[in-house]
Amino acid sequence: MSSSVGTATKSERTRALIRDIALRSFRERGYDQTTIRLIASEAGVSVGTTNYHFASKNDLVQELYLDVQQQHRAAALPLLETSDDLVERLGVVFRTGLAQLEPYHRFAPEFLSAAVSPRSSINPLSSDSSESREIVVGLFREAIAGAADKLPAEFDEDLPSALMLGHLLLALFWVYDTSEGRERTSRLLDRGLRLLKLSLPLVRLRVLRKPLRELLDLIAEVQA
Amino acid sequence: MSSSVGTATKSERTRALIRDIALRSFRERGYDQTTIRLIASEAGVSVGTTNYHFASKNDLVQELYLDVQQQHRAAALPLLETSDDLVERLGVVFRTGLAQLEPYHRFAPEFLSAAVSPRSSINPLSSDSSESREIVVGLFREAIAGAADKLPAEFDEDLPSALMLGHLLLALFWVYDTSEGRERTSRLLDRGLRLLKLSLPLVRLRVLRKPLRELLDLIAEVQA
DNA sequence: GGTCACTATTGAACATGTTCAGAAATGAGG
DNA sequence: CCTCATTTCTGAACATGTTCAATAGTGACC
Repeated sequence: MSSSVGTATKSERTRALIRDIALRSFRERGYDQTTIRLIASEAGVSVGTTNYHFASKNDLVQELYLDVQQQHRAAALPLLETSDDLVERLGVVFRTGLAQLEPYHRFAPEFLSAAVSPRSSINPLSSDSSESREIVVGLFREAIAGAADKLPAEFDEDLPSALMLGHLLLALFWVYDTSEGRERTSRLLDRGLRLLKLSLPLVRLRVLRKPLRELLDLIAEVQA
Repeated sequence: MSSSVGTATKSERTRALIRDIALRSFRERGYDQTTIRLIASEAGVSVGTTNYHFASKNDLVQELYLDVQQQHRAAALPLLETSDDLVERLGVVFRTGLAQLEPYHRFAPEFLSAAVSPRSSINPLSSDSSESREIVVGLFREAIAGAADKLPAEFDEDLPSALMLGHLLLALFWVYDTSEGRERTSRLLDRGLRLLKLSLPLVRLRVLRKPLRELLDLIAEVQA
């Protein structure tokens, strides 16, 4: 998190300071309560300075996204070593992803509202979010690639993105989940994975290829 | 739309005036551009007056919801007379629902952002939205009740709400749909309905009852 | 060390939804 | 037609993210 203090120019140090203070504040106070004026005040600079280094508040959220997804990757990779079962590997990516979000659950409605618009720069499907998004897509890609059971090659291209979309939908459910320890989200994920495991052999049936292909095509086009 | 002018006290007329101007503005300018000051100005009153009659901007959105869902009902009911096939009847409710939203597609991201938070008063799942929400749930209930094929009675209670949630998810897809005439949303709906029609006979199989029941239970608890 | 283009910083200004103390209007009871 | 409590209305105030003209600082080149 703390961005290599010491070296770097004055400007880079100011930028890093603002970034670190903003990220800490997002964690502690959420999106709404993290105001530009508060960040500026804690960093000992003026409002204009924060907006000079980060053109908007949402640019700071992108820094947060990157941080969260890098930790997602760091948490998932070692666990992916432990199994070569496709469904289990997907479960690892989903579960470690949710685990990263958990500290933010209190503030999830605020972030959701700011991010859900297709026009928002912090929409996970926006071009501005591509760097952090690709980390997650990459994880799903690796989960598939390292699995013992191979899927038809025609699915390889779109499937990771579709799974990332599934992860976003799961996160949407998670935002609305008021159960203790997000127990209902866990149950939904477990049941979904069990269903997937049961129906996976069917993918190889010729009759199912076409409807699946069509469904995947529809999903693949979803973007902000 | 226009709220019985003429009769009614001065206060009621002011309230109706503000309401009508707000609803027209939502349609023409969307959520963001419809500012309280603009409404007040067009109504020839002060900012404080609009907030006296409608405690918040979102209270005016509730008026819009009600208007839209009443038209949804008016559009769906006659078409429900034309078929007693369950899946076709559900299709009527879905399609007439989307048709009501269509004029707002330009502004859908704004409305989505304002409504998606579980803490928002205009969240369709909030208690504040219950009146308009129940119109939609009622439509699904009637679609089921008037169908020739009867479902197991145990589903009757939760299914209409679950279908309403499905409609919300479809609307989410619709918000992100950039295709000409929302052609992709139509296709998704058609394919979903076809799939439903094919799998409906399976509902009567004992083995599927429990997983279905569990799924429905998870879904039924989703609320804002 | 002086010059000067570029980089970095400042804080006032703007529009937004909402609040609220106070002013004005209303209308029921005499 | 008064009285006066209640209802209705007003507009200034607040906090928010963002913009921008003006100022200050920095550092490369002579």
